[in-house]
Amino acid sequence: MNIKDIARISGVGISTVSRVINNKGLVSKETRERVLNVVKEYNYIPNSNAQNLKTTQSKNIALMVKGITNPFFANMIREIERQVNLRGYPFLIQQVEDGTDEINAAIQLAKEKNLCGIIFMGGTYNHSEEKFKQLTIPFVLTTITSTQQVDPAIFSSVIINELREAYKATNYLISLGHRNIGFLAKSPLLDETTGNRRYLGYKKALEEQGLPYDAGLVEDCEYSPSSGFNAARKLLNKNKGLTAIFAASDTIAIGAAKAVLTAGLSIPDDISIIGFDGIEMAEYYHPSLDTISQPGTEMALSSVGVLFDLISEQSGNQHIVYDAVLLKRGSCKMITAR
Amino acid sequence: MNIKDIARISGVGISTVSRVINNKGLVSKETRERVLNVVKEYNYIPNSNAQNLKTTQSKNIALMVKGITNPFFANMIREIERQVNLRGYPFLIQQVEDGTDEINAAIQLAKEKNLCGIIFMGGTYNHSEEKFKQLTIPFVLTTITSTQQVDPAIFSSVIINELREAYKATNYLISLGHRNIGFLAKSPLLDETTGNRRYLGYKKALEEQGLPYDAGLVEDCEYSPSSGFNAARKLLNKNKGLTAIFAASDTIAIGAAKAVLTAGLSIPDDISIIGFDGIEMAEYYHPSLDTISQPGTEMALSSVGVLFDLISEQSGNQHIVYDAVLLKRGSCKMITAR
DNA sequence: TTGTAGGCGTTATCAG
DNA sequence: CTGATAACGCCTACAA
Repeated sequence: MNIKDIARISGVGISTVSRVINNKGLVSKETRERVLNVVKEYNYIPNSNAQNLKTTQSKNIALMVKGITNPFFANMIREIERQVNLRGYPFLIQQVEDGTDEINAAIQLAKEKNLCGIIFMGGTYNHSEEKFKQLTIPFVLTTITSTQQVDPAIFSSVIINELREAYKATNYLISLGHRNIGFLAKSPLLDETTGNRRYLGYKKALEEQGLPYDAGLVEDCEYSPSSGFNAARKLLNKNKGLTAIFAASDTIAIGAAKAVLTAGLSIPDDISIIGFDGIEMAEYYHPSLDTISQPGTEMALSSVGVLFDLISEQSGNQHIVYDAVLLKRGSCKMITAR
Repeated sequence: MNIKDIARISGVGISTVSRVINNKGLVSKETRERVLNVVKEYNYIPNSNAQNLKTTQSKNIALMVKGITNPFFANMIREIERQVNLRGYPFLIQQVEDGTDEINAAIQLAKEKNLCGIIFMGGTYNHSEEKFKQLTIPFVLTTITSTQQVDPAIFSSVIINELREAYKATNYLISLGHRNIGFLAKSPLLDETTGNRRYLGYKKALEEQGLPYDAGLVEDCEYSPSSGFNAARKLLNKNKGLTAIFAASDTIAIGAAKAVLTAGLSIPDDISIIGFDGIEMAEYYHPSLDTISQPGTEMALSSVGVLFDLISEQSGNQHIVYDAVLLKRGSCKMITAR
């Protein structure tokens, strides 16, 4: 079943069918009706490969996600897909393996599927300006931004200020009287990763408040409960007088909380815990975990918005910075004399 | 940059370039080398639209997921993608909106992208045999199976026996002495959904053990902590002498646990809770939640295996049924006289 | 308002 | 071994 068949069966020319399908050009009402009937009857679906090949300018939008299992991304992905579909654009999700270069993957994909836009979610910051320039179609970095070395004029982003929000979290703990605050995130913390930005916020807060930075209070871990659990247990075993933990994600925070509770300690009486992201699970943990909650849905929405502004050339590259919210649910407590 | 350019620059014919790229047919070593260099230098990537258009038989594999935010699916998705990529096939994930017909979407996608195989994850059971027959390429239903009315010879599946496993969970609670066991899942429970299969298992266990079925103990809820929380709270407020809850998913179980704990009750001393799926979060909840753990990774692996067997025509349709495991972590307890 | 024909970038079938 | 050349299914001037 191709356009030729439909044309033959409907007793019209190929271009007429094309016009009907694409709602382009003038076609008499009767002809349109007739063609549409045949299309429906034979269940005809245009071959998008041929369409894309011809038009060179497909309407494909891709989402490149690094860490598709991240629960914080789950709702965002759903929202992004909804928004893209709403605009009538085909949408495809591409998972980027940890360790592979998402920009390279995107360049490849863009050529292969001739995409008209890309949204990046997750991943690292360290891409060179020339790499970005190879990506000749509009794209938006969501959740991530780039190093300062890259000209902000050549890319768009929708982010939160990771450093400031982590600073906020740490400061909150300090304001509650905590002095020995553990930090859990994924190493290497030297790199331009989200984890590192949060780490820098943590350090900045300590410094500003005149608290000593103790590398022994910083533990490496993956963004998962199991890893958070192990890292927190290590931290507890160090006997460093730990009274609070700042986890770089809620998934880590949950694992850390489990470690604390398993050790027979109480949250927040013995140890205060605060996470980051604002996933649903953190709220339904017992006790509910404090967190820095990112406006995921808004960020998703706005990412698609920025991308389509770019595609329709209604505006140039934009950088939108959202505020995250410190949610106090009771897992952090003012420190008291023991 | 297209194949013609590469041919011109390398000083060879178009077909030679094609042969080099696809590693097909004979090409002298020097020519191959020369072409390969040009390809690398100009960063040439074949247009897959043209390839697919020509070959009619692409190597695209699609995963159609209903409920991409389901944390139980997260690891499975990752594993499936890994396995498909390992075999050198392009892979695309398509989210299916709740409420839309995944088979229709698949038929469309298969034509558009001329796929060579599809894996379905999540969704309902009630598709007609003729619908399946419209899907002329190999496909595997993972996590889901179809109604008995559909000839098993026309589709493949990788599943667990939902009914039996739910029966196992309920029976476990009964064996601990529980009589008033609440059940939480998504309605309508009349439909051929996963939730319904688990519901039937719950009912069957009650019946076999001679316990009365009480519709008041069954509460409708979505597969999320918040919904589980609300449903469990309703259940508790009914004062039906509830001593145990069987939640149709771990996400629900977590919400239900929160409701129990928030009410000032203890798990498992006052209320026993068991979930379903075996997600990481359930283990790191406090207390760790008992669950029926599905072998997600194995199922993912085996789904891809079955699909490729089908594609390479090494075997016909298969139906693989895995066993789930009842994990006892302490959230269920023998009932004691009060 | 409608049909014809050329070409999008590939692959595959042939002769050379 | 290599190079024309005809499709693949569709869109789009351009002609009718």
